[in-house]
Amino acid sequence: MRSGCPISSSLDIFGDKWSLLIVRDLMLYKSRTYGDFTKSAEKIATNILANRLQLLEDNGIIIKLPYPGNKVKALYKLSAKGVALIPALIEIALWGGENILDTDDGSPFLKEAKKNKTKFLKKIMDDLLEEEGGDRVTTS
Amino acid sequence: MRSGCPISSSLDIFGDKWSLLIVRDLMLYKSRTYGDFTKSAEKIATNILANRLQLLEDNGIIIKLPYPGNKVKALYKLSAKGVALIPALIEIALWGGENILDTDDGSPFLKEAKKNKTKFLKKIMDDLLEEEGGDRVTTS
DNA sequence: ATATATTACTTGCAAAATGCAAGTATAAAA
DNA sequence: TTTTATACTTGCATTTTGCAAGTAATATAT
Repeated sequence: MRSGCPISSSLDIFGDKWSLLIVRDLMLYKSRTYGDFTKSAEKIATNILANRLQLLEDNGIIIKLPYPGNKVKALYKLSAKGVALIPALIEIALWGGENILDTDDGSPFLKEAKKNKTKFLKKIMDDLLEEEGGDRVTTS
Repeated sequence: MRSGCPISSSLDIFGDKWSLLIVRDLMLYKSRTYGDFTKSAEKIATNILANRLQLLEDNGIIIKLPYPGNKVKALYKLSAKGVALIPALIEIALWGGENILDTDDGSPFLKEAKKNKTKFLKKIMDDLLEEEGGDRVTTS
């Protein structure tokens, strides 16, 4: 930890180019397997992915759950703490959409977020929080 | 650019542990010199600072202005694009304040942000946008 | 006028993080 | 029983970071 500043402390956890993309995928799809993450457009390397999943889990932002009926797969989901990151993520998305050229702006997702931010956030956050719980996978 | 996703594109610009701390300082103090940044609690190395100031200027997030009456000093300020980052920064701060232990939560700043977010944002953003303009410093 | 101090960087180098390709272990499917 | 799928791990080259010291231009003090 570099200082007691909440911004600095937050960046200590997710201040890199990949962590928030994992959170983004979990926001958009609710649950993902390891392989799902590797298929995202940004093509994360598998060693980085494994490292970030571990760090996010260590920091209580994501939860690793057993995949029903399959012992080799696992499901990753956002914890409540991870869901609480969504307002920040949406603000980042809105900024990028409006301030970076060559960005996929005007998506139905961002349009909805812009139209009624409070309602939009409540809906997507509530939706993600519903499905929480279940057995944790032991990574001993 | 890794993809057209606005979150990914945003992280391509400020997805590291230092860039947003520079933006934070400019949000809190309106204008800073190079030396001011080095005095912040997180103790940024001068080579990283120079690199990040350049990148932020290249991306139109900060502006370098002449220091009145002193040719060796320079003033850095947020551009409109930089000010537009403040909502994201505040959400990150709020998340950190509520979700990271050992963080300087309960600061008057964050309390104010929590109480009436819209009003709070408008005030601080308007305030920063007022003082914009002036001659740019040429870095040839 | 001269010497010292500020300021904004730059440079060199060791250490750490990243990215790519390939490998491994376990379980599932054929 | 062989092949495939899944979730990682490993090795290694490249890039980024971090620390310490150095430099050039201006400003201040004497």
